[in-house]
Amino acid sequence: MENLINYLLQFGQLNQQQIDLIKSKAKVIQLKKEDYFSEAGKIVRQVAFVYNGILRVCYYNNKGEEITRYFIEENNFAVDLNCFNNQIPSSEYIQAVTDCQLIVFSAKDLNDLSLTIIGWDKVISQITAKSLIEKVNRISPMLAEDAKERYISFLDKFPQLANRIPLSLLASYLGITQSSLSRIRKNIR
Amino acid sequence: MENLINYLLQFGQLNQQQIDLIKSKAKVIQLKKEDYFSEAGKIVRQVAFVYNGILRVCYYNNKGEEITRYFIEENNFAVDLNCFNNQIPSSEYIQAVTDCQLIVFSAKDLNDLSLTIIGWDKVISQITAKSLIEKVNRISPMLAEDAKERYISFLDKFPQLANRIPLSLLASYLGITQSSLSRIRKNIR
DNA sequence: CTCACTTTTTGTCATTTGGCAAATGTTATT
DNA sequence: AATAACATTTGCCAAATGACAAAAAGTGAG
Repeated sequence: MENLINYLLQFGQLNQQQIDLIKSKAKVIQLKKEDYFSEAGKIVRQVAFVYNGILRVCYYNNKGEEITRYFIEENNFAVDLNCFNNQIPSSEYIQAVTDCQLIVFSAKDLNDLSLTIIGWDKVISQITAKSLIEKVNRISPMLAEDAKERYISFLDKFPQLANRIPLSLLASYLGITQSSLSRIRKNIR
Repeated sequence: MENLINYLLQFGQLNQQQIDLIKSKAKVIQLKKEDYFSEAGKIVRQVAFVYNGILRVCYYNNKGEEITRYFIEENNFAVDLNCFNNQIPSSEYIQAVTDCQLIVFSAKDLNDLSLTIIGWDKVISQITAKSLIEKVNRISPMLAEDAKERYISFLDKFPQLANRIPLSLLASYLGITQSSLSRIRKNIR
């Protein structure tokens, strides 16, 4: 819970009372590897902070291939791309890549918090913006890189992730085939 | 100005008085093709709504290549990736791809608006989120596509843009070389 | 219209990556 | 330990893309 509070404190002050209130709303849930946190077609009613483990956000493209859009690692919020308007069903899946422990808030509790804690909305909107900006910053440079560079950059930025993520998922994230990634790994050593 | 107001009304109600206030703060500026709206290393003090023309957001990667991150077309806000925290210098350039007319607000005026118009902050944060989500949604599928598919998808989504953007910039956005894009164009006809 | 300049197209060849299938390695279960 | 199910590596070849350079087309100034 400590990590979550520290994360929130980046975005503004919180007094002890507010922290306790936030903690009281938080629920910890466990996901087994490959369990879904949320599914395409359903309306997302929860927000998750990854306490430990790795999530991935994925979808099916028009060729029916399953594409990993990005990973969400420890100490980050899983921001669904529809989060800003949770009336409409999500178009993506959020799935556990490894066993995970998530700290979860329901939409209702989040709303209660926004009524009680002054500036909470601002915190939420900053978290949303930060998460989205990170996604853009991660994905965008990859387009100008070839397969090997993408993998090396990934290793560079997320050294602790590469060996916890199955090859097939990492390849799909990097936009290359499994076999190519396997060969790239071989060449690098 | 009409377009801007309609854009804003997507995100919440505004009465006539508020609309007039917003209009009074707005300044229209003209950019010539290749002029910069903002530059890397400088702190961005303005927000722009593209009334007509096309902007592009670009940066230099570690190989010194100039990369076009994305285009901003008519009736969209130019959201700098640092916008949520305009204390720090931007790491990217915003440049006119064509001659442009922009509707511009200064940071100070935006702040004044937020003090006067209830819910203005929420509008801004929704605009930010929407813009960022669009960027992710545009860029992310490209990773799973080959060069030809990227170009076709681009044509498909932005039929009115392709012939207004120089080949070299479009190629850099799509993550391919000029010559490849030129050949792809040839093969499609 | 012509010249200088920029942008786009094209040619040639080397390199990268994908597609497919088989082989090998890993893990969990009994 | 044996088996099955799944993940990763490898081989082979074809297709896609990049690198570089030259030609062609387009653009604007005088």
